Order: sequence, then C-alpha cells, then structure tokens
Amino acid sequence: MKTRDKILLSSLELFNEQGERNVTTNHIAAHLAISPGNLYYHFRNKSDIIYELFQEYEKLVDFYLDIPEGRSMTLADMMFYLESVFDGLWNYRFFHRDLEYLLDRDPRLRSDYRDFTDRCLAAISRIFEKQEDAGIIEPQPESLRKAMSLNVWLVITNWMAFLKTAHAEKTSASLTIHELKQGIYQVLTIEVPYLTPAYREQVMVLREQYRPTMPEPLPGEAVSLTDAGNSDVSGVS
Amino acid sequence: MKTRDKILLSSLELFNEQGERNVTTNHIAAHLAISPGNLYYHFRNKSDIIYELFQEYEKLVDFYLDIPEGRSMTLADMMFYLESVFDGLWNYRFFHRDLEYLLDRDPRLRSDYRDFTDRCLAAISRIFEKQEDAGIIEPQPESLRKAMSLNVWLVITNWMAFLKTAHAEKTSASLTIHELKQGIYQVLTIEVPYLTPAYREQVMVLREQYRPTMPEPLPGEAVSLTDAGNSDVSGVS
DNA sequence: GACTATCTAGAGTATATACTCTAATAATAC
DNA sequence: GTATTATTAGAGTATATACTCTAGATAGTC
Repeated sequence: MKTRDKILLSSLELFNEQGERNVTTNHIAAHLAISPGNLYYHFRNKSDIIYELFQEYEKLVDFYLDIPEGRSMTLADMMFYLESVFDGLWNYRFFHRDLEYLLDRDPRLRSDYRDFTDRCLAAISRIFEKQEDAGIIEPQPESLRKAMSLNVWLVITNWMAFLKTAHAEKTSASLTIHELKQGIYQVLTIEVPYLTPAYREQVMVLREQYRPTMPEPLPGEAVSLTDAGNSDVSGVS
Repeated sequence: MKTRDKILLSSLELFNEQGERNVTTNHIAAHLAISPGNLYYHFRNKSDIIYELFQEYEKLVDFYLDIPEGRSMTLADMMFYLESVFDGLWNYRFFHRDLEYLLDRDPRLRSDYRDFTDRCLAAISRIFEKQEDAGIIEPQPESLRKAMSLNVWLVITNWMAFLKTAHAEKTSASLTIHELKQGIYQVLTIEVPYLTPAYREQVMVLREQYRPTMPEPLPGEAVSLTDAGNSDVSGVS
C-alpha cells in the first residue's frame, strides 16, 4: 500500500480510537514508523488529512442514501438504510465527535458539511415519503415530515455522543458497533406512532431487535427486569 | 465583586463565545486584566473552573426540572419547562459543545454528568406521565415513554450543535437565543402524534410559535412559503 | 550508468498553553 | 502600630504540537 493511503488509514484509525483532538501528526507518523517529514510530504497539513477523510465519509453515505425511485420501498430497504448509515457513522466516528471544532478550523469542511446535511435531510424526508407511499406509515403533512426528518438526523448523529457521555465508568474507547446500532431503536421510536396497522407489528418486532440490552437506568427503575411479568404499563403511578 | 466570582463569570462568557477549547487561562486573566498567578491563586487549574461552572448549570436545571407532584400539569407548565431548559442551555452553552472532551479530562465531571443525565431523563419521563394524567397526550407504555424521553433529550442537547454546523457562513458566535429556542419546535414535534383531540389544536398553535423563521432549506423546497395556501398536505407526491 | 523525479529521515523551530514561583501589596486582627 | 493572612503581579518553565528544511535514498527512464 502507498504511504499516502497508509497515512489516511492510520489517521482514521487513531482519530476514531482517541479523537482527532488527541492525535497529533507526530503520533500518526510514529504509529506508521515514518518521519514527520514524510507525512508532510504527502499532506500539506492536518486539515487536509481530515478533509480527505470527510470526503470518503460523505461519498459512502451518499452512496448508501441513494434512494431508487423506480420501485416502492420495503421494510428490508428501510432497515438497510439504517444499518448502512450507522455503519458509516461507526467507521468515521471521529468526525461527529469533534464536528464543531473541525468546522471552525476549515471553511471548506464547513461548507461541504452544510451541503452534506442538506442532502441527508432530503434523503430522510424522501424515505419517509416512500414509506407513506408503501403504506408503512400514515401520510403526514410536508411540514411534519420535515420536522421528523430533522429529529431523525439529530438522533442518528448524536446517539454516539450520548452513549459515550452516559456511561460513567467506560472511557470512549470501549464503545462497540453493537451498542452504536442500538440507536436504530431510537430512530424507529420516532416512527412508531405513524405506523399503519398493516405494518405496525412487523416494525415493532424489528425495532425490538435493537433495544438496548442494558437500558439506560432511570433512577428508581432498577427493578424493571424483575418487574417483567407485571402488566401495569398504564404509566399512572 | 470578588475576584473569584469575576473569574467564573468571565470564564463562562468567554467559553460560551469562543468555546472552551479556544479559551486559555491566560486569556481569561488578560480579559479581567489580572495576572495568571492571581487566577491560579483562586483556582487550582482550568478543570476546577469548568467543574464549578458545571455545578452551577446542574443546579439551575435541577431547579427548573423539579416537577411539583401536588397538582396536575398544564400546558403553561410544559412550556415553562421547555423555555427554562433552553435558557439554561443557552447560558451554559459552552458545556455541551465540548462535552466529550471535558468528560475525558475530568472524571468527577464524567460521573456527575452521568447522574445529571439520568435525573434529566427521569424528569422528562415524569413530564410525559403527567401530561398523560392531564389528558394532554394519550397514555403510552412505559418502554415507549422512556424511548421518547431519550429522544427528547437528544434533541434538546444537540439542537445547538445542529444550528452551528448547519449554517455554512455564520460562525459560531452569531447564534442567538431566539434561534436556539426554535429547538422547542423540534421537541414538540416528538409529542405531536400523541396529542389528545382536546389539546391537539392548542399545542399545535404553541408549537407554531417556535417554528424556524428561516427553515433549514431542503433542496428543492425554496417554494414552501409561496405554497402556504396550498391545501395539499396529503404527503403523497 | 547517468539523470531525474519521487520519496523518506530526522533534527529542528515557532508558537502556544497550563501552570509555578517569588516577592510585593493590601486587608484584617490584636 | 505590628503581626498575620489574603491577595496580586509578572516573569518564567515544561511540555506539546503543527510544521519546516536539508540532505540523502530509491526508483524509473534512456
């Protein structure tokens, strides 16, 4: 493999593991057992490495979210979108972690990311539309669909940050893709009230497969497992 | 005002404006026209300043989210919670911006923040319950209420990051509290499908007041305003 | 084999940043 | 007034980090 590609690969790996902020160009070079001079021969600066990684990420997600217009949407399609997006998120997870700082440092990135967000929001919206057409969810006004899409985006892009901040003991490194994909449960939660009777059960079953195995404990709820047989779900205490 | 308090105040101000990452202890001292030595006389290190600011924030939000159990919940209560929480978010907005980094650097903060999150999630869940009791929203199973609460939390804590990253030109400083509070629109969106007929209209009107004046433009949607009179809201294109 | 373009090493630099240390000044107590 | 304590100044330090520069190695071409 070319040195240039090795630099990109190692950077991605180190950024994902330790956060961009904690990985210096010297670290990257040391990790590859090459000299800093060598690294800077291939990249003008650190920003250029990050920018190139972003472009890979962008290309990946754009590919995943290319909604075919010829046929109607199935549940399998929907789950594929979700799985794919979370895979992308996982492979370039450093990016959303330090997003604001990165955008502040690189105007190209800020501008590209803005467009990227717009494309993703449009794709999510389109997915909702096609689910309506397919009779998976009830049709909704454009404005509501738009607001829902934005909420979906917020959940997707920030689920990882939640996981990393919500675990007191665990350090950032110990996150697994399995845990990350529990975000799919949260995304599907948004869709739950709109499901048509015809699809409701199927989607609920699919959703259940992503339910966090160890749910975030709300105080006073440590008994939820032993309470499993209790049918009092009226919610009135 | 005591020097110590001035340090806290200035730190908060500078952190909010420029991000914790971009504000050094030397900057803070210079801003106050005091010496670094003076600053370090009052605080052992930068982390201690941040930790103390977090405790203020925590106290504030805990105060806002103290749900009175004696009486049933009104719409006014609900809007007060939302307004208050977003006010708190605004006043300590530096915190969520660099959250992961801050938690990585200070174990006290990580642990406290974890508990803080749990308390907030419990409070949100309780607010949903009391809305069910008050007949504002339809009763839902415990598990769904929990997932909804988590989504609400994700939207609230990450709405600001979205605003700052979604505007290509604007730099971070130009965010206003008015824009921030448009996040209330997004939070209420989660609740929309669960509203009871008795309250639906009222809540929709309230929600509308927070609708972004310049909505995030989804590509090909620049006509949404001129389309306002069009009653085709079936969502089926 | 000579020439050229590509690649690499590694010492070095400019700047930043969190923090320290000593000495001086102000406030308070008696 | 004097002793003690609290506060402040400001020069200084250790460390880190993004990046540079020069010289040498390697590979491809004729």
